[in-house]
Amino acid sequence: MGATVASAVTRSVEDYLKAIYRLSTAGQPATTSAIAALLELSAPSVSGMVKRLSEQGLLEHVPYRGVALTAAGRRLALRTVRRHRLVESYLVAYLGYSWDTVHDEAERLEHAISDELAERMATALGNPGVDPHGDPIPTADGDIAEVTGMPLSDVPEGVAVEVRRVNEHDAERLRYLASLGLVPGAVVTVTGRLPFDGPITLSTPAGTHAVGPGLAADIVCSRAAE
Amino acid sequence: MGATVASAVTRSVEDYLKAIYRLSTAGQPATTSAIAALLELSAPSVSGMVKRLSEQGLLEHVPYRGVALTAAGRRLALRTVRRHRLVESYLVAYLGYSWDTVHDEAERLEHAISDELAERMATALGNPGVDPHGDPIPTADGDIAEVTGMPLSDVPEGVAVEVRRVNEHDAERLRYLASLGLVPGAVVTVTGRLPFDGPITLSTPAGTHAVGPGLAADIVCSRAAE
DNA sequence: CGGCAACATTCGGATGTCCTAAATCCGGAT
DNA sequence: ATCCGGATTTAGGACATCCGAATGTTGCCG
Ligand SMILES: [Mn+2]
Ligand SMILES: [Mn+2]
Ligand SMILES: [Mn+2]
Ligand SMILES: [Mn+2]
Repeated sequence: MGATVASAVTRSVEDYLKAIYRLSTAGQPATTSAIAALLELSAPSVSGMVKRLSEQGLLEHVPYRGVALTAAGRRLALRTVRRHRLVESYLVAYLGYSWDTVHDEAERLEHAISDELAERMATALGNPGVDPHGDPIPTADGDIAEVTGMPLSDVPEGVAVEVRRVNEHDAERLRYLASLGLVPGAVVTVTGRLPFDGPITLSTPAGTHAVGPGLAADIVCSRAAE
Repeated sequence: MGATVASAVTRSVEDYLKAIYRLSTAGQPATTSAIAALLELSAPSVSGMVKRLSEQGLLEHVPYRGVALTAAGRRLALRTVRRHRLVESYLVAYLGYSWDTVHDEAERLEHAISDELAERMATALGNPGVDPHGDPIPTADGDIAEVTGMPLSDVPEGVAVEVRRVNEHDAERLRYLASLGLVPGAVVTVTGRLPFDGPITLSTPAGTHAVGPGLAADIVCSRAAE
């Protein structure tokens, strides 16, 4: 069975599991260096933690190759992701935070709140399906909805699409995107695209704008309703 | 000046400073064993931490005698106390917690919230002066109101007094007190007192009850308004 | 096929926090 | 004045987490 004795799920452990979950979900290999980059730690630190988490049955580690979450690891990761996204949603809905400032606060609170508080926040919010960035919120049981759609950078010209999700944590970029009207729920239409990774021009609720392909790649869209 | 390089104010450090503040304010000597009892740690652990905090200029330590907070230590302690009490107040006001369940949650959240979030909660609450237990909330500047009054165990018979503050953390006791109507703001009158530390009988908004002197000592009262 | 650069791991060490066992101190009772 | 028990500190060690330097591994590319 699970072997090993309990062993506290610390803030560090939760952040590692969450990072590995994020990489896996993004289709990227969860290598030592990718985890280290995400958590801003040295590679040896990650190597050591990976070994410990594997021994605890939270990770499957193939040396020199990378790691994958076990069922137990995935469960813990999703629990932390749920808390993170609930906290972000709550702070935006009830305490005047904006989508570019909630991340850091949630990064700490996700480790400090009880199940009780997480569920009370969820209830107060009406059990939302997504957070302010359009990221799906796992259920308390660990189910999580797929987000379907294509990056804005791939949207064909002339088609009205709705912004579903913005894969961006940087506050400045988020503020910039908001100023362009590129927020979840906005309906936008690509009006032009210049070659060689040139800017994409589009019309949004906030007017006509151009964005670089880097930013556009982080914006997930799907065909607009109706 | 402050010597030493920054050095993180961790959760442990905040809890030590808060415990020492609590003892000092209660007029009790902040000895190694008193701190250890409050934090449920061994005496050697406390000895070691006391040494470190003294070196950092947060405590004044007289070996074999006890410790006192320096100005810097007191400032940090009050900051944590403010957060603790704001969190308790917020959870009760907005998230359906009751006064017997907020303490543990606040004990963790007090270390995780930013100044920003603390002030947003304070604003949402209308900058309250006291928390759900009647404990005064320090200002962001570190000022804290005195709570004046006498323990219910000392209140003379026949005088209407108002409950100001309940110095109790135990959930069961708090629930019991609430069931007797002994909550901050309640107006009560002692109707009898039996000798040899016997029970105190009193009338409260919830009827006529008797409480032991131990519990009664934790309830701070002052003459009722009007 | 062999060499090399990139990536991963191991090694040795620092720091923070906690513990038990052993020494030491201190104040009150004899 | 001396002794003793309780409180405190010191000694020695565990554990989690991090680091830089040294060492291994892998796969590509010439
Ligand atoms: Mn985090
Ligand atoms: Mn988010
Ligand atoms: Mn605490
Ligand atoms: Mn309180």
